[in-house]
Amino acid sequence: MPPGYDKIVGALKLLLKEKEFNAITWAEIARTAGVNEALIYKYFHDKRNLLYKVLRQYLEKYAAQVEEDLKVTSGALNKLKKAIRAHFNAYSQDRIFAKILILEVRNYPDYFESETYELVKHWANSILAIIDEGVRNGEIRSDISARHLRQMILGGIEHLCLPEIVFGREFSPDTLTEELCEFIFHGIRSAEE
Amino acid sequence: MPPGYDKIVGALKLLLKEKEFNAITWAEIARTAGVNEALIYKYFHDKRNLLYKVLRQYLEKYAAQVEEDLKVTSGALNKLKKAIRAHFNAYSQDRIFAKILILEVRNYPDYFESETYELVKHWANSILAIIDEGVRNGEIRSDISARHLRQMILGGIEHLCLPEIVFGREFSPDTLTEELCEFIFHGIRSAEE
DNA sequence: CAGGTAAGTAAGTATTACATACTCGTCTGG
DNA sequence: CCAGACGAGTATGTAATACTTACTTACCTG
Repeated sequence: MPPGYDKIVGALKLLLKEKEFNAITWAEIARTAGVNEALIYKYFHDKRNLLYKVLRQYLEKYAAQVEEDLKVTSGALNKLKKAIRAHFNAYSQDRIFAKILILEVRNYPDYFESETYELVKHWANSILAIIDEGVRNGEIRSDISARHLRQMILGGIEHLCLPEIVFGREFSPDTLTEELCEFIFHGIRSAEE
Repeated sequence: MPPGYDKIVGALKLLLKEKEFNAITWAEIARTAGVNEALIYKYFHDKRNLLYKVLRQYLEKYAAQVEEDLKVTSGALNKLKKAIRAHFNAYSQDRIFAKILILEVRNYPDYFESETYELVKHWANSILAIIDEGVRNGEIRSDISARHLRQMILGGIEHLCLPEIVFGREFSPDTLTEELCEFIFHGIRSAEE
């Protein structure tokens, strides 16, 4: 990738720390990157596409490392926990990543036709695979659709850190992981005898 | 409210059926409403504020009715289920409402300073109150932060219907309610003896 | 019926996203 | 060793857009 490309990507990342995507202009990106606006057009054609490319970089950074991690873990519930912790870790380390994924891309239909979304889908599918494995080996109940279980888990992850992401507060990935797993594994009822 | 006000609100609702908020222009809104652009400015000052006002209408429509509903229900878990069903019902009936709340408002920081967000907070607090009640009377476990429990529940609701909202597919509020409650109440593990 | 007030509009303007056509340097094959 | 292809990057334009001002018109009220 030519230097200009990376400068532009870097500029957007930088600007996203301060303001939301829609409030960032071509002019600002170009100025921050130290290049001409037309170069953005050349490499990305439009602002959204640039955003998807930035998200993609983050996804690639984390996806591989997590997949490795999961291979050496046995048991569906253990894997699930590991995957959840990886999520929280990523979101807490790279706030920009979290902001883009949770707040900025979903409102635009063409995101769901982007390559980047394919990566997200792939990642979501690997969680589905873990659940399926758990259902097969009896760890996980089979009377709720695996897809729906996955959605509820992903929703739980997101909403647990959403306030901290929105308001820029710190959070502890480990604490959230423990609580979420307790919730997911046992539900909210108090222990009955 | 003067007729122009309602025409503008109606126009935005109509346009949101076809496209995302950012792709809707002042000119389109004005044309659809049959008024001058300057009238939008007069009543709403900017597009986002108009969006918040539209969301507010929806929130008011549902919030009152749900609160009534909850008063005649006893038991925290029962109330929780009712609240969850109300959510799914609202989202499935008014897709525009769901789209705005889940996809369109969160990415703009000033939303969190709007009156509309206060309504959302109020609604979220009433779920928190249900959980607190459940903790007090022993229905709900006390070893996980009530706030976090609420977040996980809200996240579950959202993510269960998110794909259908994004891709414009139908869904059954009752089925989703049953599944989500099963999940929330008992967790994902298979029943152990 | 004077005068305040609310609804609504005509007519801007600065900014913005996007687009075209160019320059400049480097590398490559004959 | 040089013609010319090619890739990086830019100067310059343009239509559209969000927002603003100053105005008109109709009504209501004392």
